[in-house]
Amino acid sequence: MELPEARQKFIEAWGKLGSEWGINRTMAQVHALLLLTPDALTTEEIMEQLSISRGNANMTLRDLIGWGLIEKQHRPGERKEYFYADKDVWNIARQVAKERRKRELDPVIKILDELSKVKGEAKDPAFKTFNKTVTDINKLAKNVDKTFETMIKADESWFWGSILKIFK
Amino acid sequence: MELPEARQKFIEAWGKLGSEWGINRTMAQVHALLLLTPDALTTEEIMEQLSISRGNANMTLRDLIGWGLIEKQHRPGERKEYFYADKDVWNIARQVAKERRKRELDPVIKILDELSKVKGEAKDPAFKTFNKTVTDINKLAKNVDKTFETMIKADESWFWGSILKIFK
DNA sequence: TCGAACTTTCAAAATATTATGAAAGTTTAT
DNA sequence: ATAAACTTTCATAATATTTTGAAAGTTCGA
Repeated sequence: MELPEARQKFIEAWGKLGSEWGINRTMAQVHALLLLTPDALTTEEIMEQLSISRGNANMTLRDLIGWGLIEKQHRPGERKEYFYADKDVWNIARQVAKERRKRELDPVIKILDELSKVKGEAKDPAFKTFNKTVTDINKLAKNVDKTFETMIKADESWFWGSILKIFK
Repeated sequence: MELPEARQKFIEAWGKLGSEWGINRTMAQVHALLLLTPDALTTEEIMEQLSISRGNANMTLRDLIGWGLIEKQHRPGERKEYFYADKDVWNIARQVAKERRKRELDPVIKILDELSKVKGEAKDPAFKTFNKTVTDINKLAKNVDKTFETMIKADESWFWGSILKIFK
């Protein structure tokens, strides 16, 4: 396989994975493109390489910045904005964990905490089941939360070292 | 908060979380409803409680069975099928991990393995970047894969014991 | 073998998400 | 202050996903 075809495949695969995990396809593809590009690209170049519209490119780039996955760069004497993706996979994973925790996990934990407090008739099977389910899921969610927390705080060496040993 | 309202909230929250994680909202809601219900429910009851159509209920229930999250039950002397959800949160998490690994992670790893083999000009920055990105993501993906593998094989006590200690 | 009870299918409709591109907005050099 | 260079917005269009419900299919008891 030649490099251009391989690049294309990577962009497609990353896009598909993204869309399966709740990240929109184009966003994942733009990210993939930037991950494969040594230097920074302009909006124009991204639009052209992925055949997407200006508006879409703009929105997507803004979102990626919001996720902390890419950054704007400026070049002296130029008006254009350049976009550059951090190539450190561990940073990427950590960044995604951080954002998803904030956006999705935290709100759910808040609701589960509330629901854990609901009182009811101890003999009522409906209440007993409600209580068991909510309590157990709450525990699980808090563990996932702790895991994210640890990941977010940890540095790279921790990850490539300790995780590897634990799950060998 | 009273039980019926709390149940409703739980179903909504579970549905929202599901849709954020690539599981369709109705499927997550049906699952939530069954998680809150001590005994098994019929298609009819599910349709009514969630105000969804017969076709939708049927498809969703089939999918949930495919995910290994619920099971059909039959009662002696009755034609109707009843649906029952496993209430063990650890089983649920494990089952989801198993399915997503099979459906999403495995195919990506296959592609990454292929892309890792692509040869190129060692001096070419485009190739160097391609190579670093693909190799690193491949390593990460394989770690995630191993983690899933461990999770899937492990028993409940491992999870509630050892994971908790690691990420304290 | 019939028909009632129940389940499954699937084309069409409804909804939700994503993309477009022209127009408006902003910034900077002169 | 102006205009060129560039970025952002957003109503509309295109696409994708989900839901509906009536019709077809299946199963079982009599």
